[in-house]
Amino acid sequence: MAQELAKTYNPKEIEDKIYKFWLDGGYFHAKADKNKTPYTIVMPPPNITGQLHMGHALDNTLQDILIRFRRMQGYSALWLPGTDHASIATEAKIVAALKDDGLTKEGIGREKFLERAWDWKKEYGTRITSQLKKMGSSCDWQRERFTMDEGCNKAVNKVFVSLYNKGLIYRGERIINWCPCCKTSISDAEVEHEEQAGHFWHLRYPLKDDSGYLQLATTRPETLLGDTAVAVNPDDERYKAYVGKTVILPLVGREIPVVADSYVDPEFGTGVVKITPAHDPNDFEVGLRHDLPIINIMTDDAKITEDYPAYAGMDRYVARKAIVADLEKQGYLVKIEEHTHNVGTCYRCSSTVEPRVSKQWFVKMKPLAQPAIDAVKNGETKFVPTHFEKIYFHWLENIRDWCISRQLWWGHRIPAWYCDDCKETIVSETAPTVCPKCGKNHLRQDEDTLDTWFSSALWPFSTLGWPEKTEDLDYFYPTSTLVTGYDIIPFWVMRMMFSGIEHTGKAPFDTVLIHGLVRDSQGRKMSKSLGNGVDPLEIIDSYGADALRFFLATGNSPGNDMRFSPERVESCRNFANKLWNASRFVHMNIDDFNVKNELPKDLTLIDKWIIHKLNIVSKEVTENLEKFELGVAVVKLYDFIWDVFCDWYIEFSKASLQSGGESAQNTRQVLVFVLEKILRLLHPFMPFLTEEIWQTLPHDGETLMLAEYPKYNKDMCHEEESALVNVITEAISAIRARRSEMNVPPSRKAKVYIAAKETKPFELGREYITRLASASEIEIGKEFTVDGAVTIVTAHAKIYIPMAELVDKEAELARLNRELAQTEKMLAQSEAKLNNENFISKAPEKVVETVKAQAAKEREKIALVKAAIEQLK
RNA sequence: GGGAGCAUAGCUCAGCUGGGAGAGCAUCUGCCUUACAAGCAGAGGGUCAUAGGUUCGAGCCCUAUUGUUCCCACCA
Repeated sequence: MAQELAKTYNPKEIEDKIYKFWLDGGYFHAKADKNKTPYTIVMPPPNITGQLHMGHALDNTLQDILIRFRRMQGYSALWLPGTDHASIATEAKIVAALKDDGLTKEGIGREKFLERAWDWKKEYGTRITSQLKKMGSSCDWQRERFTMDEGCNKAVNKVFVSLYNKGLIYRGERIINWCPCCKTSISDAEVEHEEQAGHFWHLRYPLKDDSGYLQLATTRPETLLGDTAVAVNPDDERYKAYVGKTVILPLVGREIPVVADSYVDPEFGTGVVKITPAHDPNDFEVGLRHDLPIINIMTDDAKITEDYPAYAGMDRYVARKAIVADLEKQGYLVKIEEHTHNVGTCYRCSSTVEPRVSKQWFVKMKPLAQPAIDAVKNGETKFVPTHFEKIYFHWLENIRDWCISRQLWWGHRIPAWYCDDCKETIVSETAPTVCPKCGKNHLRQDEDTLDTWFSSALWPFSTLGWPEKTEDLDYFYPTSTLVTGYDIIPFWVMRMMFSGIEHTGKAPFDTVLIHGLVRDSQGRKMSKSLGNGVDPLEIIDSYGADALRFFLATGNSPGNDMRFSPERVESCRNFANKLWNASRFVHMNIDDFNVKNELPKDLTLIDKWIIHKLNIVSKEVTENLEKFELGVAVVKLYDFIWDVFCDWYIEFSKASLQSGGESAQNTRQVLVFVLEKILRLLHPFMPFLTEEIWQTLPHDGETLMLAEYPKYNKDMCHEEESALVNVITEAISAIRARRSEMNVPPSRKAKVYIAAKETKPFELGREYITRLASASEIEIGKEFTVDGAVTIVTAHAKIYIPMAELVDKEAELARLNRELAQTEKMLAQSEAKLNNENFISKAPEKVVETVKAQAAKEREKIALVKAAIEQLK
């Protein structure tokens, strides 16, 4: 690696080179190492149709930070990557591509279709993973998996058969959510509800005995074709007499019964409901209770069937208009009201979902849900932040059976076969050759595939080799942390939880770390239709991956959404540049000398101070990371590096460096020592930059990735010295502030008198104060009388700067009086506490001591200010 | 209809188990001080949504209210 660092940090020259270096070194690969503790994250597999967006960038940044941190702590840290076949989304893309070629899915047939799908996977499946590499993701690419690879398929079949044999998977005619655009069933979780303006059509259904009619209201008049009853509440006095009678269905002429069912709310509408069991989930239930016929009136693309010639082939909305017109013509329409209601839409294509009765496969959820609830209740798995547990519980406690079959070709085909001869159903991990019941070989495999989430649900263990008992599975499972957005708790987290428990006996994660969405700068969700998405790759191109990562990790707390802000990314880039330049400064001073990366025996006051601060920040950052407080950790590092190390320590160090000799050599060593630790601390957040710099510094080992994360070390504690330096920085800041207020440029040096009871810190800090507070010389003593001086009072000293021509005596007095008043106010507050017996007796001793110390400081300062006022007079 | 989150500086947000309010950006002032103008040194700016309560002590805990965002739900 080059020893020379360029003048400004240029991520483009560095990132790809460093990533290749890591890959070539095999540093991402994790082994089942008995001497280490495992730390495992399985990556939420991005869709093969997808491109990297800000959500991925955030999700993967958080995972990489955790993985790199644990790896440096000495864990055998495995981050297992992969991609998802995304059945509906991918199939839609292929169908669209076929259409461009003038072809249809049915036209080319299943086999050819799947060939094209696999070609697609080959072409685009690696696109997103190569984009993840740009982010610096330290995944174990040797273990990359795909939800439809051979191993996952084995796991899927095994699970299907196992659940079937336990009676937890069944096939049946149920009402399901049907997407007429994707032409497949979808699960409840895949339906999104949105409020739409609609109408309420009031209709008359005449009674067969000519005794009048029943008036009812509907939002979907077209479903009337499938009505098989009219229902009223059994306790509704208005309609008791009608129960058991027959009405004639308008337009159709079908005779249907009036039934009593408590589902009907007498308060709503007219208290009469038309019942269409084939096209409404509630009506379906009513139909079951009253043994009503189920009449399907629509085709799979939501057109009216041939059974109703007047409307056959019409789209559901066209049919609605025609039916309403006919109802009006024939006098059945009473009135139309405006009505807003919730409509279910497909989460993939946003078409209005059509409830439809059809034969599908289901997972029986109740028995599986309970252990998944228990695992979180008993703490086996924890959510961060915890309030997401409520969402999780709410879903599992109200769960209905999961419709898992999809009328798609791209996906895991359902491992069920039907015998054409004896109608037997065979569910088996491998294809049977003959029917085990009748022995004939007229077997057909079920045409349907499984919901994408069925294979995703097995991801934490299928990727580690399950159902084989592999060493990896034994070592890395259960995994440590799952990092994901709150939006997929119901789709994925929940399903992995019950699947893991059911099939491995253990919950798949120790902790589920939930993050929010990345929104645009105005707080809107980034979306294709709005065109407000920000491409992470463009941001990386402009500012570097480290800056983007740092931004994503800062100023955001678990579970909360964040806004994307280019200005903040820029400030993160500036931070990277700051560290880069600090490193250049260190190089400038060490390159001509033989400097070891170890602490010298003799440490100066400021050396002890920076080491003490480094030690504390190491401890705190480690604790924060262990508690998933990444945002807090990153702010602490930012402050330490920029404020403490760059703005103070480096400035302090210049004095010693320029004086030369042994002390300069010691300082060089401390600079290298501290900088190298900083690089370690920051590495999980900014991996590229830190590695690049680290390689140019004296170090042990091949890569910063595998260097040990700095730990708290009590030998590095220098509490007392640290306090002395605080007195020095306080004085420097106070002098700078006064000079700045008077617009005195730093180039104008002035003599400084420091009067203090305790002069030791100032004697020790003489050099630093001279340099950093633009002093020409410094006199230190117990008391001074300086005419025509600016007076500065700190908690520990009275400082005079003789700059007679700049002194406005009146203004100076006014300022001192303001300061006096302010300090007296603070003292009054402190004393009020100390005079409060309850405070003394109930507050912890530590707090009482702190307040006492504050009061003492305040008293001292008041005395100093008063003396200064007297002197000035 | 049920549930959850959020409300802190002009803007965007932190604030870790309650113990004297912070950052970035923006604004103002002065600096090319030999690592960095993507910088340095300063300054201004907040009744922590409102009202109660618990506590020696509340931005933080409890209750209610208002505003806002989201999730769930079968009112035809």
